[in-house]
Amino acid sequence: MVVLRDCFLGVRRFDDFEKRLGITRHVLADRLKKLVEHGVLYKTPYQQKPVRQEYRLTEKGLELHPVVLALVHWGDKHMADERGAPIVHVHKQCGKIMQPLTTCSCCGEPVTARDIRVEPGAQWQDRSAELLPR
Amino acid sequence: MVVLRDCFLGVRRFDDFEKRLGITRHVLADRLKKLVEHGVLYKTPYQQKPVRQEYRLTEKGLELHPVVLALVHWGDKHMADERGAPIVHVHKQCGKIMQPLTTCSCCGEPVTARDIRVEPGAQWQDRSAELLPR
DNA sequence: GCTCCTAAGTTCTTTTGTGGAACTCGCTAA
DNA sequence: TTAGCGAGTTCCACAAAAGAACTTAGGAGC
Repeated sequence: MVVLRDCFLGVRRFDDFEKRLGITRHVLADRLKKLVEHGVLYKTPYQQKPVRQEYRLTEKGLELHPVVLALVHWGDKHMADERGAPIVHVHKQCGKIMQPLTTCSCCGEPVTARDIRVEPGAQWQDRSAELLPR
Repeated sequence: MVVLRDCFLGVRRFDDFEKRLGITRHVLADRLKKLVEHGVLYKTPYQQKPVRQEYRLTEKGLELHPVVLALVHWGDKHMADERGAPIVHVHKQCGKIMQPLTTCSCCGEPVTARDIRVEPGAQWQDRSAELLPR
């Protein structure tokens, strides 16, 4: 998650990740490799002689933005000190500082945990006991 | 994250978490303790003689719902097999199967990674070099 | 020609975390 | 009297992470 957070801030290079994250080079190399293997990041050279790679979000990776945004927002609300949120998100279209709001894709209304009921997926009915409690 | 996911499905008891998650009792006890310490879950007895506890989401924990919902939705889209999503979310108010949509709190428009610009928070200007790359 | 520097790793050793199984404790039911 | 349940705790062997040094392929300064 912290690697992804920094990707969304525009960090692309191995040493930049290492300086920003409190993580060893070994673990960073491992995580980057796994993210590439799963198609969340891709590796592309930004210079030859010597070859230097950078890591960028794929389309699949970009679609994790709602997850990271929601988690950052939660952290800003519940973990921040008196200085408040260390960074803010500006919505380019409307120009204002925004908070992410989760809404229903059908009716557009805001959605909280209490507004949702969970049901087994269409192809999974026979296995709902394993999927849902009680 | 998997403990939280199951909390939002209504799982509350130690042994139920253990059966559903591929995680040892030791690690589960540790994670539940940490989540309680951080105020995401709270422990409450559901019977006396002998005392049995259950774990429930606090208000702070419930506010992680957008994070879990967004991550589940991403997984359904990118990791599901031909059977599709194992569970679906029904919006109680409109009665339809919904996908979470992240929108701008100011203008209400849907937001993607490309619509956002990041800036340092008001009280943090002097430290923006550490917070933002380049 | 020598030394230092950079980026992107890899290798090494020590410490910490995890998996798996068994054990505990307070109680209930057969 | 024995068995079972829920919610852990303890023990050991193995896996992963921290921290530091080393590697490789070049470039800059002297």
